[in-house]
Amino acid sequence: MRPETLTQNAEFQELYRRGRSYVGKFVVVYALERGGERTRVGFTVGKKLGGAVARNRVRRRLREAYRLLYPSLAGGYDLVIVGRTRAKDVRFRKLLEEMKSLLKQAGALTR
RNA sequence: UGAGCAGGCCGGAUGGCCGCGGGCGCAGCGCCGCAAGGCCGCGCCUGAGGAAAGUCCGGGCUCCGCAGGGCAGGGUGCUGGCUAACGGCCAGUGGGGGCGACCCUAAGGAAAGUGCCACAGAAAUGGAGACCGCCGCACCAGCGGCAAGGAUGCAACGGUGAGGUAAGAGCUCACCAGCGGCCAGGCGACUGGUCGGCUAGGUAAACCCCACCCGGAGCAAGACCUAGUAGGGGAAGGAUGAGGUUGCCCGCUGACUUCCCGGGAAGGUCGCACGAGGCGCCAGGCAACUGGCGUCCUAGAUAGAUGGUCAUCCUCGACAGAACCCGGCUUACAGGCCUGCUCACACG
RNA sequence: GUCCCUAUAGCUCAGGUGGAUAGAGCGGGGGAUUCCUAAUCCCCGUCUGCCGGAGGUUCGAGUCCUCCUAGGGACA
Repeated sequence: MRPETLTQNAEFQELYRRGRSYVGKFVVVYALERGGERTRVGFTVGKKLGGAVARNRVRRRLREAYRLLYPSLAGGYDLVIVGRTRAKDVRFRKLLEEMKSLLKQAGALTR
């Protein structure tokens, strides 16, 4: 199923201001616990990474990694996942592992 | 064989599994809902480009008072044609480059007017002017004639040759360049011929003149729903009038203040994909293109769909992602294919 | 989506109507003063052959025209 997404710029701003951040080599994860069952996520890939093709590719891989991790996620979090420049040419498995460990640090991973 | 020119085309392929957007279908099952239906799920189909890019032009579409008049402003600029339109394309003309195939070309007007042409130079457009010089008289100053040669400069008052002369000069003649008239050909740009007066600098991507074109904003346009009220309405004041209408004037509109009534988020649906459409054949045309017939349907998201993984093959994969649509231009691009043509060498 | 602006010395900026040598301030370097430093004063642009890049117009381009590149900004 398609993940529930953050849409409004204000929601992103709130996460940057009040959420906790976990920085890795390829991604940065912002997390804020809201309670409840629903988990919402937003993906950010800045223009620094390149043109539309490069940014689309990074965002798709972030979304795929999130999709694979989604079943073991605890509910009630708002997340923002930001792609960093090095995520452009990293192998997917490394990206996946890093995101997994960052989400575990954030406490959003149940298993 | 090697160099090269022009035009056209492709832009990793195939398959398995797990996912994503859109469309259609689903007896039954699960969840939500009074219901219509929705969600999940399942099946089938479909899913980025030649430039989707830059936003440099043009048009469709939508709204703005159907957009009026004048001035200003902007654009285009050899000719003819094509087109919905264009700054695009096609065919030609002139000029330039290349041995050639072929390529490039913002190319109207300088006798409508104005400006500018630094330095140098006697002189930079006035029918002006003479530094060295040449010639005559004087024979030391000087006076008069001349503009061929030298010198300066991007550019110097047509060029070459002959006659002529004191020396010279379109002063005279021939050819050439340029200008104007006439004749012929061509729709035309222009080309060819002939005659004439002997000559008129460059710059218009300087102002300008001429011809033609241009209302503004843009799909976040705009319409509808949720929503029978609001987005404003009513009354009074204000007219010595804010602002808007691309800039200015006219014209049009009427801001603002007080009182009364009323209200604010966000979302959904449409626009939104059948169109100046693609392909094939025939006809007209040198061509761009047009007409007829047949055939095909080919992304439509809304934080924004193409990813992950495995396998095989090859030349080991460039530039790069739709956001209303279309016609162009420009720019980026690994590698490869096809067609026609040119030159050189060799052989026949 | 529609538009606009900027790019000149190490930095921040000037450079009417196109004329040889492109400037200013700060910084930097050298010197003087001082026991030393700061401040102050003097000198220096072989600390820039060049105006973001490429073409073009012109005799001549930082300036005019066209196309690119990078950076910044405005509106909805």
